[in-house]
Amino acid sequence: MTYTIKQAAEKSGLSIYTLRFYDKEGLLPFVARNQSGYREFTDGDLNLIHTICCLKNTGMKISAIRTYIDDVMAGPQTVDHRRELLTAHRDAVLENQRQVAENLKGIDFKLALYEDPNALALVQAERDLAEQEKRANHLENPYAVH
Amino acid sequence: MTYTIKQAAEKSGLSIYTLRFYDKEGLLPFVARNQSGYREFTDGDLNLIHTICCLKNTGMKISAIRTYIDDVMAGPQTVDHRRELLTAHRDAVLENQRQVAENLKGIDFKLALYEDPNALALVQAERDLAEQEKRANHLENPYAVH
DNA sequence: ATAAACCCTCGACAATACTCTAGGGCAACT
DNA sequence: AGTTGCCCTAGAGTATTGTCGAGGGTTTAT
Repeated sequence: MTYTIKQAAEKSGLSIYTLRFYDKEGLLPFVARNQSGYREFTDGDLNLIHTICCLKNTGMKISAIRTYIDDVMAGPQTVDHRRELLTAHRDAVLENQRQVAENLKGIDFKLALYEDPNALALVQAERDLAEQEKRANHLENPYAVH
Repeated sequence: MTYTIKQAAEKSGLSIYTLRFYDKEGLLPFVARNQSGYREFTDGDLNLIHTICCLKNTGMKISAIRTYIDDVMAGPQTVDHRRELLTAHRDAVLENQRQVAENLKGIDFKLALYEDPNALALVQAERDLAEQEKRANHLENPYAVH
Protein backbone atom coordinates (compact mmCIF):
# COMPACT_ATOMS: atom_id res chain seq x y z
CA MET A 1 0.00 0.00 0.00
CA THR A 2 1.28 3.47 -0.88
CA TYR A 3 0.15 7.02 -0.23
CA THR A 4 -0.32 10.03 -2.46
CA ILE A 5 1.39 13.27 -1.52
CA LYS A 6 -1.88 14.49 -0.07
CA GLN A 7 -2.15 11.45 2.19
CA ALA A 8 1.51 11.69 3.11
CA ALA A 9 0.94 15.33 4.07
CA GLU A 10 -1.93 14.35 6.34
CA LYS A 11 0.04 11.54 7.94
CA SER A 12 3.19 13.55 8.45
CA GLY A 13 1.64 16.84 9.48
CA LEU A 14 3.63 18.63 6.79
CA SER A 15 1.98 20.53 3.98
CA ILE A 16 2.07 19.28 0.41
CA TYR A 17 4.18 22.31 -0.40
CA THR A 18 6.65 21.44 2.30
CA LEU A 19 6.94 17.85 1.16
CA ARG A 20 7.69 18.98 -2.38
CA PHE A 21 10.10 21.57 -1.03
CA TYR A 22 11.90 18.95 1.02
CA ASP A 23 12.10 16.72 -2.02
CA LYS A 24 13.59 19.58 -4.02
CA GLU A 25 16.13 20.07 -1.23
CA GLY A 26 17.21 16.46 -1.44
CA LEU A 27 15.58 15.32 1.79
CA LEU A 28 13.35 12.73 0.14
CA PRO A 29 15.47 10.85 -2.42
CA PHE A 30 13.90 7.63 -1.15
CA VAL A 31 10.41 8.53 -2.38
CA ALA A 32 9.74 6.70 -5.64
CA ARG A 33 7.61 7.86 -8.54
CA ASN A 34 4.99 5.93 -10.47
CA GLN A 35 4.77 5.90 -14.24
CA SER A 36 2.91 9.21 -14.31
CA GLY A 37 5.71 10.88 -12.37
CA TYR A 38 3.55 10.99 -9.23
CA ARG A 39 5.26 10.42 -5.89
CA GLU A 40 4.23 7.24 -4.09
CA PHE A 41 4.98 7.20 -0.38
CA THR A 42 5.48 3.88 1.39
CA ASP A 43 5.17 3.31 5.14
CA GLY A 44 8.94 3.10 5.30
CA ASP A 45 9.12 6.50 3.61
CA LEU A 46 6.77 7.92 6.22
CA ASN A 47 8.96 6.52 8.98
CA LEU A 48 11.96 8.25 7.55
CA ILE A 49 9.96 11.46 7.13
CA HIS A 50 9.07 11.16 10.78
CA THR A 51 12.75 11.08 11.63
CA ILE A 52 13.27 14.11 9.42
CA CYS A 53 10.54 15.89 11.36
CA CYS A 54 12.20 14.97 14.66
CA LEU A 55 15.41 16.53 13.42
CA LYS A 56 13.66 19.58 12.02
CA ASN A 57 11.55 20.10 15.15
CA THR A 58 14.64 20.04 17.31
CA GLY A 59 16.20 22.80 15.26
CA MET A 60 18.36 20.98 12.74
CA LYS A 61 18.82 22.89 9.50
CA ILE A 62 17.70 21.38 6.24
CA SER A 63 21.25 21.26 4.92
CA ALA A 64 22.29 19.21 7.96
CA ILE A 65 19.31 16.90 7.65
CA ARG A 66 20.35 16.40 4.08
CA THR A 67 23.77 15.22 5.18
CA TYR A 68 22.07 12.64 7.38
CA ILE A 69 19.78 11.50 4.59
CA ASP A 70 22.75 11.20 2.25
CA ASP A 71 24.27 8.83 4.80
CA VAL A 72 21.07 6.83 4.99
CA MET A 73 21.02 6.45 1.22
CA ALA A 74 24.69 5.56 1.07
CA GLY A 75 24.15 2.42 3.11
CA PRO A 76 24.93 0.69 6.41
CA GLN A 77 28.63 1.49 6.25
CA THR A 78 27.76 5.06 7.24
CA VAL A 79 26.35 4.13 10.66
CA ASP A 80 29.41 5.50 12.44
CA HIS A 81 29.00 8.84 10.77
CA ARG A 82 25.25 8.86 11.40
CA ARG A 83 25.87 8.15 15.07
CA GLU A 84 28.33 11.04 15.26
CA LEU A 85 25.89 13.37 13.53
CA LEU A 86 22.98 12.48 15.79
CA THR A 87 25.07 12.53 18.94
CA ALA A 88 26.39 15.98 18.10
CA HIS A 89 22.88 17.17 17.35
CA ARG A 90 21.56 15.66 20.54
CA ASP A 91 24.20 17.50 22.55
CA ALA A 92 23.36 20.74 20.76
CA VAL A 93 19.68 20.28 21.51
CA LEU A 94 20.33 19.63 25.19
CA GLU A 95 22.61 22.64 25.39
CA ASN A 96 19.93 24.71 23.74
CA GLN A 97 17.31 23.44 26.16
CA ARG A 98 19.60 24.50 28.95
CA GLN A 99 19.98 27.98 27.44
CA VAL A 100 16.25 28.33 27.01
CA ALA A 101 15.67 27.32 30.63
CA GLU A 102 18.25 29.88 31.66
CA ASN A 103 16.61 32.66 29.68
CA LEU A 104 13.25 31.64 31.03
CA LYS A 105 14.57 32.46 34.48
CA GLY A 106 15.02 36.06 33.37
CA ILE A 107 11.43 36.11 32.22
CA ASP A 108 10.19 34.55 35.44
CA PHE A 109 12.04 37.25 37.33
CA LYS A 110 10.07 39.90 35.47
CA LEU A 111 6.89 37.93 35.95
CA ALA A 112 7.44 37.81 39.68
CA LEU A 113 7.59 41.59 39.62
CA TYR A 114 4.35 41.86 37.69
CA GLU A 115 2.65 39.31 39.92
CA ASP A 116 3.63 41.05 43.12
CA PRO A 117 0.67 42.55 45.01
CA ASN A 118 2.65 45.76 44.95
CA ALA A 119 3.49 45.50 41.26
CA LEU A 120 2.29 48.97 40.35
CA ALA A 121 4.55 50.71 42.84
CA LEU A 122 7.51 48.49 42.02
CA VAL A 123 7.20 49.12 38.31
CA GLN A 124 6.81 52.81 38.96
CA ALA A 125 9.98 52.77 41.06
CA GLU A 126 11.82 50.94 38.27
CA ARG A 127 10.69 53.62 35.84
CA ASP A 128 11.66 56.44 38.18
CA LEU A 129 15.12 54.98 38.44
CA ALA A 130 15.49 54.76 34.68
CA GLU A 131 14.35 58.35 34.27
CA GLN A 132 16.76 59.51 36.95
CA GLU A 133 19.58 57.73 35.17
CA LYS A 134 18.77 59.59 31.98
CA ARG A 135 18.75 62.94 33.78
CA ALA A 136 22.03 62.16 35.54
CA ASN A 137 23.60 61.66 32.13
CA HIS A 138 22.06 64.78 30.61
CA LEU A 139 19.99 62.75 28.17
CA GLU A 140 16.48 63.32 26.98
CA ASN A 141 13.94 61.23 28.84
CA PRO A 142 12.37 58.71 26.46
CA TYR A 143 9.88 57.73 29.16
CA ALA A 144 8.36 61.19 29.42
CA VAL A 145 4.65 61.30 28.68
CA HIS A 146 3.88 63.75 25.92
CA MET B 1 28.02 56.51 33.05
CA THR B 2 26.80 55.57 29.59
CA TYR B 3 27.96 53.18 26.89
CA THR B 4 28.54 53.59 23.18
CA ILE B 5 26.85 51.17 20.82
CA LYS B 6 30.10 49.22 20.61
CA GLN B 7 30.26 48.82 24.36
CA ALA B 8 26.57 47.97 24.51
CA ALA B 9 27.18 45.31 21.89
CA GLU B 10 29.97 43.79 23.96
CA LYS B 11 27.92 43.88 27.14
CA SER B 12 24.77 42.45 25.57
CA GLY B 13 26.37 39.89 23.28
CA LEU B 14 24.48 41.33 20.33
CA SER B 15 26.26 42.79 17.31
CA ILE B 16 26.24 46.49 16.61
CA TYR B 17 24.19 45.69 13.51
CA THR B 18 21.63 43.84 15.54
CA LEU B 19 21.31 46.65 18.06
CA ARG B 20 20.68 49.13 15.27
CA PHE B 21 18.27 46.70 13.65
CA TYR B 22 16.37 46.28 16.92
CA ASP B 23 16.22 50.03 17.30
CA LYS B 24 14.84 50.31 13.77
CA GLU B 25 12.21 47.72 14.71
CA GLY B 26 11.09 49.77 17.67
CA LEU B 27 12.61 47.54 20.33
CA LEU B 28 14.85 50.22 21.79
CA PRO B 29 12.77 53.40 22.06
CA PHE B 30 14.27 53.92 25.51
CA VAL B 31 17.80 54.46 24.23
CA ALA B 32 18.53 58.19 24.18
CA ARG B 33 20.77 60.06 21.76
CA ASN B 34 23.41 62.67 22.51
CA GLN B 35 23.74 65.92 20.63
CA SER B 36 25.61 64.26 17.77
CA GLY B 37 22.79 61.79 17.27
CA TYR B 38 24.85 58.98 18.81
CA ARG B 39 23.05 56.43 20.96
CA GLU B 40 23.99 56.48 24.64
CA PHE B 41 23.14 53.32 26.53
CA THR B 42 22.56 53.49 30.29
CA ASP B 43 22.76 50.54 32.67
CA GLY B 44 18.98 50.56 32.82
CA ASP B 45 18.89 50.31 29.04
CA LEU B 46 21.18 47.29 29.19
CA ASN B 47 18.91 45.67 31.76
CA LEU B 48 15.96 46.07 29.44
CA ILE B 49 18.02 44.79 26.53
CA HIS B 50 18.81 41.78 28.65
CA THR B 51 15.10 41.15 29.05
CA ILE B 52 14.69 41.54 25.29
CA CYS B 53 17.39 38.92 24.81
CA CYS B 54 15.63 36.55 27.23
CA LEU B 55 12.48 36.90 25.17
CA LYS B 56 14.31 36.53 21.87
CA ASN B 57 16.34 33.54 23.05
CA THR B 58 13.20 31.75 24.12
CA GLY B 59 11.73 32.17 20.67
CA MET B 60 9.61 35.29 20.91
CA LYS B 61 9.29 37.12 17.63
CA ILE B 62 10.47 40.68 17.32
CA SER B 63 6.95 41.93 16.66
CA ALA B 64 5.79 40.37 19.92
CA ILE B 65 8.74 41.75 21.83
CA ARG B 66 7.79 45.11 20.44
CA THR B 67 4.33 44.80 21.92
CA TYR B 68 5.92 44.18 25.30
CA ILE B 69 8.29 47.14 24.93
CA ASP B 70 5.38 49.34 23.94
CA ASP B 71 3.76 48.36 27.22
CA VAL B 72 6.92 49.16 29.13
CA MET B 73 7.08 52.58 27.54
CA ALA B 74 3.40 53.23 28.15
CA GLY B 75 3.84 53.06 31.91
CA PRO B 76 2.97 51.10 35.03
CA GLN B 77 -0.73 50.91 34.18
CA THR B 78 0.16 48.21 31.61
CA VAL B 79 1.47 45.73 34.20
CA ASP B 80 -1.62 43.55 33.83
CA HIS B 81 -1.12 43.28 30.10
CA ARG B 82 2.60 42.67 30.50
CA ARG B 83 1.87 39.88 32.94
CA GLU B 84 -0.55 38.29 30.49
CA LEU B 85 1.97 38.55 27.66
CA LEU B 86 4.80 37.02 29.65
CA THR B 87 2.63 34.31 31.15
CA ALA B 88 1.38 33.30 27.70
CA HIS B 89 4.92 33.31 26.39
CA ARG B 90 6.13 31.29 29.34
CA ASP B 91 3.46 28.67 28.67
CA ALA B 92 4.39 28.58 24.99
CA VAL B 93 8.05 28.10 25.85
CA LEU B 94 7.30 25.24 28.24
CA GLU B 95 5.06 23.61 25.66
CA ASN B 96 7.81 23.98 23.11
CA GLN B 97 10.34 22.46 25.49
CA ARG B 98 7.99 19.54 25.88
CA GLN B 99 7.70 19.14 22.12
CA VAL B 100 11.45 19.28 21.67
CA ALA B 101 11.92 16.64 24.38
CA GLU B 102 9.35 14.50 22.59
CA ASN B 103 11.10 14.83 19.24
CA LEU B 104 14.40 14.11 20.90
CA LYS B 105 13.01 10.74 21.88
CA GLY B 106 12.63 9.90 18.20
CA ILE B 107 16.26 10.81 17.66
CA ASP B 108 17.39 8.81 20.68
CA PHE B 109 15.55 5.84 19.26
CA LYS B 110 17.60 6.07 16.09
CA LEU B 111 20.75 6.62 18.11
CA ALA B 112 20.10 3.46 20.09
CA LEU B 113 20.03 1.61 16.81
CA TYR B 114 23.31 3.10 15.68
CA GLU B 115 24.91 2.44 19.06
CA ASP B 116 23.89 -1.20 19.16
CA PRO B 117 26.84 -3.61 18.90
CA ASN B 118 24.91 -5.18 16.05
CA ALA B 119 24.15 -1.85 14.38
CA LEU B 120 25.43 -2.83 10.96
CA ALA B 121 23.13 -5.81 10.64
CA LEU B 122 20.16 -3.94 12.09
CA VAL B 123 20.57 -1.06 9.67
CA GLN B 124 21.00 -3.49 6.82
CA ALA B 125 17.76 -5.22 7.82
CA GLU B 126 15.98 -1.87 7.94
CA ARG B 127 17.20 -1.15 4.45
CA ASP B 128 16.22 -4.59 3.16
CA LEU B 129 12.73 -4.02 4.46
CA ALA B 130 12.45 -0.67 2.73
CA GLU B 131 13.65 -2.15 -0.55
CA GLN B 132 11.23 -5.01 -0.24
CA GLU B 133 8.40 -2.53 0.30
CA LYS B 134 9.33 -0.74 -2.91
CA ARG B 135 9.36 -3.99 -4.86
CA ALA B 136 6.02 -5.05 -3.40
CA ASN B 137 4.53 -1.85 -4.77
CA HIS B 138 6.18 -2.13 -8.17
CA LEU B 139 8.26 0.96 -7.59
CA GLU B 140 11.81 1.66 -8.59
CA ASN B 141 14.26 1.09 -5.78
CA PRO B 142 15.87 4.39 -4.76
CA TYR B 143 18.27 2.52 -2.47
CA ALA B 144 19.82 0.51 -5.29
CA VAL B 145 23.54 1.06 -5.68
CA HIS B 146 24.39 2.17 -9.17
C1' DA C 1 44.95 69.89 11.41
C1' DT C 2 44.93 65.40 10.07
C1' DA C 3 44.60 60.38 10.63
C1' DA C 4 42.31 56.70 12.90
C1' DA C 5 38.53 55.04 14.94
C1' DC C 6 34.02 55.86 15.99
C1' DC C 7 29.11 57.04 15.04
C1' DC C 8 24.94 57.81 11.89
C1' DT C 9 21.19 56.53 8.14
C1' DC C 10 19.47 54.29 4.25
C1' DG C 11 18.95 50.77 1.57
C1' DA C 12 20.70 46.64 -0.62
C1' DC C 13 21.80 41.81 0.11
C1' DA C 14 21.53 37.24 2.30
C1' DA C 15 20.11 33.03 4.49
C1' DT C 16 16.34 30.12 5.79
C1' DA C 17 12.16 27.92 5.12
C1' DC C 18 8.51 27.86 3.25
C1' DT C 19 4.09 29.20 0.27
C1' DC C 20 1.84 29.94 -3.76
C1' DT C 21 0.85 30.64 -8.88
C1' DA C 22 0.92 29.41 -13.63
C1' DG C 23 0.68 26.15 -16.95
C1' DG C 24 -0.04 21.62 -17.98
C1' DG C 25 -0.82 16.39 -17.43
C1' DC C 26 -3.51 12.35 -15.45
C1' DA C 27 -7.46 9.68 -13.33
C1' DA C 28 -12.11 8.78 -12.15
C1' DC C 29 -16.85 9.55 -12.64
C1' DT C 30 -20.91 10.81 -15.20
C1' DA D 1 -16.41 13.87 -23.91
C1' DG D 2 -16.52 16.81 -20.07
C1' DT D 3 -15.97 18.01 -15.30
C1' DT D 4 -13.68 17.54 -11.08
C1' DG D 5 -9.92 16.79 -8.46
C1' DC D 6 -5.74 15.20 -8.08
C1' DC D 7 -0.63 15.33 -9.56
C1' DC D 8 3.67 17.61 -11.65
C1' DT D 9 7.55 21.42 -12.35
C1' DA D 10 9.55 25.90 -12.41
C1' DG D 11 9.92 29.82 -10.58
C1' DA D 12 8.17 33.89 -8.19
C1' DG D 13 6.83 35.76 -3.76
C1' DT D 14 6.85 36.12 1.40
C1' DA D 15 8.32 36.43 6.20
C1' DT D 16 11.89 36.77 9.43
C1' DT D 17 16.17 38.18 11.13
C1' DG D 18 19.92 39.77 10.41
C1' DT D 19 24.44 41.65 7.86
C1' DC D 20 26.84 44.82 5.24
C1' DG D 21 28.35 48.80 2.11
C1' DA D 22 28.18 53.58 0.75
C1' DG D 23 28.31 58.11 1.96
C1' DG D 24 28.96 61.25 5.44
C1' DG D 25 29.58 63.43 10.20
C1' DT D 26 32.24 63.23 15.04
C1' DT D 27 35.81 62.42 18.47
C1' DT D 28 40.33 61.55 19.98
C1' DA D 29 45.06 61.48 19.85
C1' DT D 30 49.14 63.04 17.81
